[in-house]
Amino acid sequence: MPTIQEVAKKAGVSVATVSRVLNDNGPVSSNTRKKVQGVIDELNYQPNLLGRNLRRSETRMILVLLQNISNPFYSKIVKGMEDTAHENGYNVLICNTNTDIDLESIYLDFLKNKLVDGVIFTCTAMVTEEFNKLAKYYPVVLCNEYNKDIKAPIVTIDNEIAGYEATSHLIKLGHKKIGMISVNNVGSSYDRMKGYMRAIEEAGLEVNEDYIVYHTFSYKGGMRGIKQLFELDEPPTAVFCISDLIAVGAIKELKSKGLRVPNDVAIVGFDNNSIAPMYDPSITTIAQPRYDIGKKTMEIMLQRIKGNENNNHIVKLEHDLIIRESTLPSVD
Amino acid sequence: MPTIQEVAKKAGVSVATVSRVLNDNGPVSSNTRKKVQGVIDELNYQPNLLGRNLRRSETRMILVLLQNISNPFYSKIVKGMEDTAHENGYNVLICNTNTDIDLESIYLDFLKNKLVDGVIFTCTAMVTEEFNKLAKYYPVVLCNEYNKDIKAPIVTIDNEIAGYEATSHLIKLGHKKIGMISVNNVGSSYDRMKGYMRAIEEAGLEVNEDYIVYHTFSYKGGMRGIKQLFELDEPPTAVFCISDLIAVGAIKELKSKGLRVPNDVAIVGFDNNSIAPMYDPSITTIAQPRYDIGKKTMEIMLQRIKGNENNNHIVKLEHDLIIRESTLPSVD
DNA sequence: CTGTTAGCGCGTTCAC
DNA sequence: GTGAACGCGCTAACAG
Repeated sequence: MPTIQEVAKKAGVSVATVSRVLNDNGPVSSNTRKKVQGVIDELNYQPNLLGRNLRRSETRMILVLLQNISNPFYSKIVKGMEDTAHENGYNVLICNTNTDIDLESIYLDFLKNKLVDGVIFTCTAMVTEEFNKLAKYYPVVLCNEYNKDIKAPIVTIDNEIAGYEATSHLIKLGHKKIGMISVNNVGSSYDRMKGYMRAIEEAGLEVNEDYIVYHTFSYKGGMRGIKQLFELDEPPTAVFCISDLIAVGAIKELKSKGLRVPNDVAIVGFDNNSIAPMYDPSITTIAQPRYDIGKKTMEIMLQRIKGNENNNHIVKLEHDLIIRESTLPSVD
Repeated sequence: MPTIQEVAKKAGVSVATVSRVLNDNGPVSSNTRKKVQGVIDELNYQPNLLGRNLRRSETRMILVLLQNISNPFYSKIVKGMEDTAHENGYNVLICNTNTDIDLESIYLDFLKNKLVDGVIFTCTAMVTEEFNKLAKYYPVVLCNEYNKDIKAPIVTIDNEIAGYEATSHLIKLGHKKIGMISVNNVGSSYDRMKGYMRAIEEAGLEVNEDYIVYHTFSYKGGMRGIKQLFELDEPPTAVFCISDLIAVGAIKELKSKGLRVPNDVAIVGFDNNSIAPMYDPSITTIAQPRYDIGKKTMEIMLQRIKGNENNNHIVKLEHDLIIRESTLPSVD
């Protein structure tokens, strides 16, 4: 791999001139430009980005922290981020944190140590206080997850309204005993639950605490949730699940109990994951504008890097209720 | 963010000494070490990795190229890679290529321009010739995908035997008309098909070319595959699908035709994706040792970086046939 | 045990 | 329009 020095020597010019040709800034006569470009092509020269980045003290790289790439929910979000980044001459790197605080802090060192220009969190194991300190000094944006004490730009949907709409849909179908399978300690879930409660109260029904159960964000969480709900004397006739993955576990468990979805129990999921339309029955769910969430998040990040973005700032994008087989009783 | 200079000045020593404390190499008296460490902690100093990497001309970063993070198949593979990398003081970056040749070449510039020490491909849009040239000069390893002309280390399973076993399983269950939904131009699919054919021939049956259809690596591909197979006068009674996602599409389409799986048509998938046990019916499939594939791939990469690894070298790991509901007729 | 110095590869002022 | 020289922040070779 040749260096800029060798190009310069071979072209019979100084490194400064090569640099000018490379970056197309500063004046170069068309003759020498042609000559230099010729050598660049001939040697197949590519500038060493380590040197360039050190000199410019920017990398034009944005790191996206994912709990785990296996969650297909994030693929379109990342696509939105990537497209926006590329349009602006930035690149996106993805790292798995596996909810491991040590791993997370290694990746944050990339930010502190100038290997990337900014970090987008889709989750974090850090305590809020520490997170806020980080956000104070470095470009950091939160995507889709949050809690109310966080001081950093946040892009999300209005989870309270989404929870309200999901529950209202079940109420309109005539359900009066509506369960909810949620997870603990997540800001978005908390808001969805508040929407769930508001819908029930506004419909003149009563919130039954036993109907709200907390499990993990997974297929198994859904199975356990149903098990718990169906140990009650009066099990619900409809269940709002905090994610499609939970909904899938719930449906699978109901089927194994010999119950039919939606005829015996209606199920609503959340996220409109790729499984939702594929499952049998296909799953009624809340679709988040994932691409736009990613796009908006990256836009804010790039603004933040430029310095024209304050740090306390929440953007809520529109969601959609998508009605599918899991809540619409067939005629049989 | 302080520099090493400022730390040195504040501690009253030279930058060399700070560097020695930082990297814990070279002799430093315990007194000055303590003093320097004190200043480092006080200033919360972290070394600028751009400077360090430029100096060392290594980054201890490995780039993993994924077609798309949405494919959950790769999550465990990546986990295997990450664990192995971390054990050796390396970090893993993930990038989506979206099968976009231009994007891919941008990421390859990271390699050529010293931003990462090696690249692992799980897919590539490059032509083989160009790929081989790249592999000749830079540390490159191929994971799970290949064609026979490629000259780079490859880690995979024995797809021919896997295809053979999947098909033999169906034959043992009494099926004689066995279809296959495959995809074009992928080395692994080609080998699976060869195994499929060998199983059929060894059982004394005849390969029917109409039973092999080619579609995309997706849910929709599975639906279209079934549609095509069931336009035949004598549709198959069992179908071997090249991936679980295709199998899911196939099952969904069969159900919408009023056919039962497995009682009317048996289905085998491939990969043991997370959907496979969750789907209804759960899907018989070939499980690849994903974690070990990732681990082995990274081990070879690290050897390759050290220079003790030749470039023409294929590792095949063990797979497993997992039998589930989609091939086992229930008694009804 | 410690400091001085050179240079990794590049971009950029400032002369000319 | 072009080149010489400096420095981004760090590590390593050498001298003391």
